[in-house]
Amino acid sequence: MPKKTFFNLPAEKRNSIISAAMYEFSANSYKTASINVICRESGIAKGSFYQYFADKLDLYVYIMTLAIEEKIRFFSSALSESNNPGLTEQIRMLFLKGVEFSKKHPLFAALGEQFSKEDVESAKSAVIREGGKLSGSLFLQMIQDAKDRGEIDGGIDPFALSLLLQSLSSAVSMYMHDRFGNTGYEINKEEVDNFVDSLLNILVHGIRIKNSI
Amino acid sequence: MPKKTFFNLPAEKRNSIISAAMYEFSANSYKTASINVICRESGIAKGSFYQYFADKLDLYVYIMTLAIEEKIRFFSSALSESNNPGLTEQIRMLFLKGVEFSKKHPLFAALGEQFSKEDVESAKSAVIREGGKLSGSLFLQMIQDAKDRGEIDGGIDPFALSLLLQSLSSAVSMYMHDRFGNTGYEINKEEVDNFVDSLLNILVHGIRIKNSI
DNA sequence: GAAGCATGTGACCACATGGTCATATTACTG
DNA sequence: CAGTAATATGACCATGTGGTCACATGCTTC
Repeated sequence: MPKKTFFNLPAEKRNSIISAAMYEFSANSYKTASINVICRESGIAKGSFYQYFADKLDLYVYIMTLAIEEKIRFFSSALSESNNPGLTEQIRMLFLKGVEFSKKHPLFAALGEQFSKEDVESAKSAVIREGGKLSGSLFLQMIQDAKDRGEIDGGIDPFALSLLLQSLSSAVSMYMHDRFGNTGYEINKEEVDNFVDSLLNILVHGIRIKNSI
Repeated sequence: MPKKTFFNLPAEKRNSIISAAMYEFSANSYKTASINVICRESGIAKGSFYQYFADKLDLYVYIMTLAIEEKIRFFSSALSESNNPGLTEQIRMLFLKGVEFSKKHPLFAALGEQFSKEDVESAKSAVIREGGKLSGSLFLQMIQDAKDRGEIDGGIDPFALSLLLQSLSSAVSMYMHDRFGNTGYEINKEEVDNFVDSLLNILVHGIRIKNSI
């Protein structure tokens, strides 16, 4: 946690530090991100930085926590908006929302991606300790609910399905990013929808030809 | 490509450089991996290093190419050993071989993982340029063949399925690594098999309850 | 104004980085 | 043996790092 001097700062200055740090951590790993750069870009002195934060890790955990909170807020508000549709629709929504999120908040998305790649164990575990629940449990809950409603085959391993969904969700975002780069999501909406439909179709019906067995 | 002086080296020295470099690049990103450390660990002088390699990138590309070649050799020999079983069995084999590979050649696997995370564009593209074909095309070929054999639903988007398989394959290895760490693969063989079966079951039959529709 | 306290500051530290280069050592050739 | 070409070497360079610290500035209270 940042020191109280940081929170006493005028909002403008505080925000300029935050956004400089977000940018730096979104473009670099924990190790290669530079405090010097963050200071330069946000226009504060090196000494001041250490008046606000205990050390590099302190800032890193703070920034990552902000990004995680934003993402959770985004998804849970999207989930609660919908009126409890079936699992399929929930999954479709999560995939599309994932794409939407990385288009709307590219900085936050980039932070998340950078974090998922993170090597430095101390940095990673410190963030997780702070961040609490992961998105994995979200999927697990959805799956369990769908099972209770009798919506999916009872023999399905919830854990395996959850892993599948998680890896798919990030794969979709990655694919979209590779394919369309930073061009608007709205422009390619149709193609995105089709692609997600294809994946969902495989997921729901399996790859085996219908009517066999 | 390393300079000819490198290939003139006695095999022992050459190998000690290679293995020191592999270790360093498997534990660090391109940027954070250290030439100094590689020199120290392999017992050569800094100046000698630059007699063998043009620069850091030269070494990086060389090492990564070695790892990729090894992986391709491993998989293609495994694929050709089998007598053309169905797609399901091919997929199962690839998943299991993926786990087996990371158990048998943890250094090579770690190199691959590190590469997939790589940030530095120049490093990444230089390796890809050298490495040629990716594993993605392997999946695509398998899918197309299976379609031609009428084994899977013609309506399935091969590209979507390929992406799904790719992301799943790496997810399986990652999950296994998280779950069992460096303990032997043989010990947990049963659990690994079960997990892969669960995933395959979802993939083949879909998540919808049987006999509905 | 004075005293006290919270903040701001940048020169500085020890250390590490990728890369160079003049020089020393070795190997080969006549 | 001499002479030449190949290779080995580590001090050195410019640049960067996270972090510290003595000091300067500003604000608040008496």
